[in-house]
Amino acid sequence: MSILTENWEERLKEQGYRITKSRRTVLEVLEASPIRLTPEEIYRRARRRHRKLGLVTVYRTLALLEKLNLVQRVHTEAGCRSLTAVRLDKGHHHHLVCRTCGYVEEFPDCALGSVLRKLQARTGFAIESHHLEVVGRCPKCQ
Amino acid sequence: MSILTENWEERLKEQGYRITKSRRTVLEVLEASPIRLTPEEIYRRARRRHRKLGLVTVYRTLALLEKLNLVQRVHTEAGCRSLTAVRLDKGHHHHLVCRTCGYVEEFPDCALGSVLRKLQARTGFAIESHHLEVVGRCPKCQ
DNA sequence: CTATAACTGAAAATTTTTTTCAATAAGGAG
DNA sequence: CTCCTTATTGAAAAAAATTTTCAGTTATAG
Ligand SMILES: [Zn+2]
Ligand SMILES: [Zn+2]
Ligand SMILES: [Zn+2]
Ligand SMILES: [Zn+2]
Repeated sequence: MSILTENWEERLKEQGYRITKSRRTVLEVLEASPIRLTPEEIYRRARRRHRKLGLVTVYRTLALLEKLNLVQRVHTEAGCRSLTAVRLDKGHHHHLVCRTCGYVEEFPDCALGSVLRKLQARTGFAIESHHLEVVGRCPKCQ
Repeated sequence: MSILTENWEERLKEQGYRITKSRRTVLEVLEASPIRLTPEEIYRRARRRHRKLGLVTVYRTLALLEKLNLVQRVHTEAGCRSLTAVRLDKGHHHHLVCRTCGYVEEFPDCALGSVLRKLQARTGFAIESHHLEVVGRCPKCQ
């Protein structure tokens, strides 16, 4: 069992949510996929394991998982509909995404600390979070 | 006349596009707004100046302006529908966005060069671009 | 096992975006 | 300036994406 599955049930339970077949299946699909997936794609894959699953439930589940930070949206010029499982269970990280095949790799390096501090001082903003996404072509797609 | 309006006509003409009332109005609306706007919001504001404008044209114009890099999408957890004018006409920059009111400020600092080079070496990706967005609360909204 | 409240699927509704197509208007040629 | 060509536009319709509703189902505490 992976880092994610060790923890996601706990995280749901902590917050009073139930562990259901739909949630388990959606999460398994995302976890098993090296590439980002749209709700529709998740639905198609998940139905292979859970026939009666409805697309609505996929949407609802994704919203929940996103709220609990178990799943994250991948933003691209082409649209921001697809999602990816959060693999490093703890700690700050960002995504490196392949423009061609959608392969997602997490990376922990984030040299933004001092830049953000300066930015905060200069602008008067109370900086709360940041989102970084790096786009390129993976070794296979070059 | 602002930096933007000095240049956008040229950029369109260079590429063989025409300067139309719709395009002018959409751009003026975005340029005049300190906050990010959705296509719908742009449409409502633009219609005050250009009565017969259609929402379809707003969509089409935004797609074009985005392609020409005169306008940029703002990504947030709540959705990625809104846009903002690109104010620094040249050079690499990112956005600082207020979570509450949507105020957008551009900033040129980007300390990612070396991080990205290392990332490229380590992962084998051919890195092509990156997107950074910093979220917080602006001075007014704190 | 039972009670109960969370969860689900199907259908419908809503929202967002794109396509189609006839009418209009920008901009170059004269 | 006027004419011509072709890009552009608006309205309506279609398509796509997402959310709501609601009655039936199921997870889980006790
Ligand atoms: Zn986005
Ligand atoms: Zn790839
Ligand atoms: Zn603000
Ligand atoms: Zn940068």
